[in-house]
Amino acid sequence: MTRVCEIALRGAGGEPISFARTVYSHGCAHLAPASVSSPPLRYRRTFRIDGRIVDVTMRERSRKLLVETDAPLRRRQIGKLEAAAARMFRFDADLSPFYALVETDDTLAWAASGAGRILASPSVFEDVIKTICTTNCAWSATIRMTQALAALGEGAFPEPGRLAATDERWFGEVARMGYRGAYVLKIARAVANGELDLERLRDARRRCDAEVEESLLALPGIGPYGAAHVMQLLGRHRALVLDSWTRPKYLVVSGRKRAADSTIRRSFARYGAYAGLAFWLYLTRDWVDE
DNA sequence: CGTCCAGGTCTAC
DNA sequence: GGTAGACCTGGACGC
Repeated sequence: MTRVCEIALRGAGGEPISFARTVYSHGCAHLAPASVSSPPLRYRRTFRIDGRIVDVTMRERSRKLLVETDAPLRRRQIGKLEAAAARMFRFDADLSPFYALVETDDTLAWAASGAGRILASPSVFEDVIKTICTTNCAWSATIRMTQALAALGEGAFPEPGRLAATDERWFGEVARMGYRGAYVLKIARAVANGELDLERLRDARRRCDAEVEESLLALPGIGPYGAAHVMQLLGRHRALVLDSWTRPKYLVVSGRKRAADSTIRRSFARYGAYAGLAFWLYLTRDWVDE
């Protein structure tokens, strides 16, 4: 593997980013076209860059993210890879306010040393589609669907245009998406023909959470759970992702017998704009604890 | 074999 | 605005 670039593992506020404590969430890192190995921790993923399939490995060395591939890349293409890595680790986000908040916290002080990066997909489009693939089905089905999508993209996640140009029968007969197929196809077509710009949800300092949530809820197949999940990946960490995995997991971690959603929300309300992130870290601590 | 349900959402009241 | 029922699929169950 040839090193193509290295990026300091620091957030926008200069805060450290712990590669080992970068967690994935429902829809992204551990699913095709990506894989995580540990140890040593390595994150592998297949990209399509200028039409070419490129296998990439990401790992940490001396507080830097090494992005490596054997594929010969032009400078501009390396730039695209860097941009993808930046989106995945959200280097543009400043988590230092969150760290200041949990520094003295009983349950989350451990996170202040660089945890809290939730690995996103290179595109919001991919995050949205994958999130739909997590709804109302077993985890094995989610993996099957996303693997089918990656196969369609020859290893990389298919671009909107590719999905839009795919016969609707493929979604049912090959990807076995059931009723989700129509949602995915509809979103892909809207993005491909330009009437929907999901990537714009990323920048938008001017956009408030409520606006982004509204845009996400307007998408077919995205409801309260899906919107909350995608918003985490957009760095909007207030909303808690409440679903049939997080609810029972919360009971296990907290030792409670039962807890209504409102109760869970209340107990994380003290984290304010980071309540959803605090909740996710609380639930996934056993993923990163060495 | 039928029923239930899994990391929910939509539609119709 | 809140709440049933339906919804693709395919494992995990009970009978």
